[in-house]
Amino acid sequence: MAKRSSRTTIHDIAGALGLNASTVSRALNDHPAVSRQTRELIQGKAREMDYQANHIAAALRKGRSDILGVIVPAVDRAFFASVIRGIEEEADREGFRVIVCQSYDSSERERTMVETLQRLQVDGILISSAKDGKNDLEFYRRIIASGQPIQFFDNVPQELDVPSVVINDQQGAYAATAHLIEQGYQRIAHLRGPQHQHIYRDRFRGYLDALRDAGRPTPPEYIVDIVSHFDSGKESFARLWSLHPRPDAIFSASDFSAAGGIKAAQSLGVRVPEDLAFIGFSNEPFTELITPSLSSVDQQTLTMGQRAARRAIDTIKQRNALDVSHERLVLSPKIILRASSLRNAK
Amino acid sequence: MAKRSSRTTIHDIAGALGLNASTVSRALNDHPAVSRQTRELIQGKAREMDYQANHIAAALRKGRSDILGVIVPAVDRAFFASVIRGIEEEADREGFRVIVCQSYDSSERERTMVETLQRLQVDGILISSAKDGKNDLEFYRRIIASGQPIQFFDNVPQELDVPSVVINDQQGAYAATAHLIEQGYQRIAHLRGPQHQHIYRDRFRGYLDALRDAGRPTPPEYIVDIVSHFDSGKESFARLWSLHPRPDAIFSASDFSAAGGIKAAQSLGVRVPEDLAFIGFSNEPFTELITPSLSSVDQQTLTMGQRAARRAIDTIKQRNALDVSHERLVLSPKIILRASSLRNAK
DNA sequence: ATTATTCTAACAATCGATTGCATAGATAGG
DNA sequence: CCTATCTATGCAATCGATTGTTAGAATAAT
Repeated sequence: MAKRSSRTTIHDIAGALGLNASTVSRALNDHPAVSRQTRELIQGKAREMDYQANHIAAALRKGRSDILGVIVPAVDRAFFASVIRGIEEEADREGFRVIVCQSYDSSERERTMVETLQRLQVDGILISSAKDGKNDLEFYRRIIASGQPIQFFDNVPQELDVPSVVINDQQGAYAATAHLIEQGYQRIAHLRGPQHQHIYRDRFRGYLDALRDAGRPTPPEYIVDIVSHFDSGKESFARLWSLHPRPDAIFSASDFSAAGGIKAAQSLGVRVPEDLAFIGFSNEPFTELITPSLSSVDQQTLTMGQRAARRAIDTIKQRNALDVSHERLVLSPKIILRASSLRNAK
Repeated sequence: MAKRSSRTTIHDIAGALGLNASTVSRALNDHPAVSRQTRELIQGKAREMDYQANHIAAALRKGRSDILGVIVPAVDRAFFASVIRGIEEEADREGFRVIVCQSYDSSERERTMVETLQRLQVDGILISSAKDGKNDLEFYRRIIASGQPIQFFDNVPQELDVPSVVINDQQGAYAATAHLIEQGYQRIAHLRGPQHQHIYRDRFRGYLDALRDAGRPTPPEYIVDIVSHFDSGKESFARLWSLHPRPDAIFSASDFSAAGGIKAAQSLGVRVPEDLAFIGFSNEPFTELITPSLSSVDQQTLTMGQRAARRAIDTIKQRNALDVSHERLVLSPKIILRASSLRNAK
């Protein structure tokens, strides 16, 4: 009588006590319609028999799985890893589990993942959209219309009115640029990310706005297009350094490119930040480890994950009630000042 | 007839076609006992009605969820983020989803997570054990005895004979130290990680073995205890630099401490790698971005994740068959040489 | 023409927990 | 002592898909 290979079920407990499974179920869920006596009896027996609820069965019956699905381009990018941590923390607090999928920035794969998650009956889906520019708005609209709780974060297809948590890239870029101005830098260049992505358009706009508000001109040759890579930063530095007059500060839309720029500058004996200041974007973990440490714009990744999860969960729980969270939540980025942009290091 | 709020089920399809749900189920699974005609009819209707299988229901019936549970200390550490990526890739290839949980390095939480995952009927569990030294071996043994597929990776409780995928820390440390010797460095110090963790014991041993095999003495004052942090590296450098004679190379069991050491050295005008070489451990993403770029030992994280997932899945599929994967798979780390330890940079 | 053999599809049980409804027993009120 | 009101359980249906068994029809063999 100990060799039972399969797990114990409520029926086993019921059988062992001469009760009905429904009573066992209620007892284990602290349903008030069960007397204290039998409840304790049942709970004791359950412990004794090492009962583990079958969540799948309950999920099928209840129509809720207590699982959130998360789709990100890649889990090993620092940004997403951190957001996922935030999501997991918040979900855990609310008794939800998190299934993580990668889209590898392919919209097609992203759609497949959404369907897979739906088949799994996840209660909600959190997405940072693929950045291949092939997002199918109709697809998203159908999901939303179907009532499936869905919450976007970070990268959200524009023209789409969906619940989302994003950061204000424009504001972050503005602050970064304003900081350089405030530090007394005169000729501020910009390493500009791919303009088909709105986050980079926003950063560019923040840069332009800050210069305009300070009454500074923006020589077009000070704007160099990059992709978010180390080497791209190196090349951009070379290009900028060949100009007359040379810039004395660079706001990069990417930390990686900023780091590349710094390295290229140093290899020519250019002193950072004395001759040339740098400030990046994203506050990648490495920014405080390089020399000089790189000023950057923190994207509140942990908070983003927490908020996104919280809103998804709220929506799930309020199903059919007034749903207040269809709005776009915009987080304020925080500029982190480090040596690379501080002329008068304190 | 379009307002149906709940999803379409096989019964809906069956109803629409005057067939039985079981036939629909078989048709959708390409069961041979369904004629081509009806199969196509059914599949067509399914598409038309936008049918999405309910994975939960199938899981309950089949007793398999096609879900893997993963428990790591923290998803936002580069090491784990990368391993998770590997796991996810491999799982995806095999039609499995991945649920990720964090233990925050608490063994107690880890146990809770294991139980939660079991309730969710995950088909297998992958664990990198919490490093608080409170691992309950009995708990693990019970799970293994229960037949629940479980696969460890990275940090595995010693004295426990379980399927696992690890890297050979000793070998990595040996190679790193041997490399310094080969580069002509004479007095090699070691920043030694907490010795209650076997991975750090192994690294220490690799260091000692390499020196011994080269016939070098190991002055005890060249061994400094650290925790894996930037500041710990700074302090350790200071300590080492006050010795007579000073070391001319440092093998650090942590990239972070190595980075801290480099920064501290540079601030005193010590040239790296000319006056003092550094090699770290883990090949953290930042290692190639700092100046000089930091040599390190790559832990094959992606491979580790892939292998761990593959073995878990193999075990799941071979249930009751000969299970070949109860062994410990030991991956060989790879030393990555960068500027910080190359005297004669090519 | 009749029996044997295949095919197809239907029937029904099942996975394990939940939950609306019914009921037996207990307690209270008159 | 009898009816009304609770209370604590039991009963049975249900969630949606899967699957062993069975029955009917079609085809082949005799």
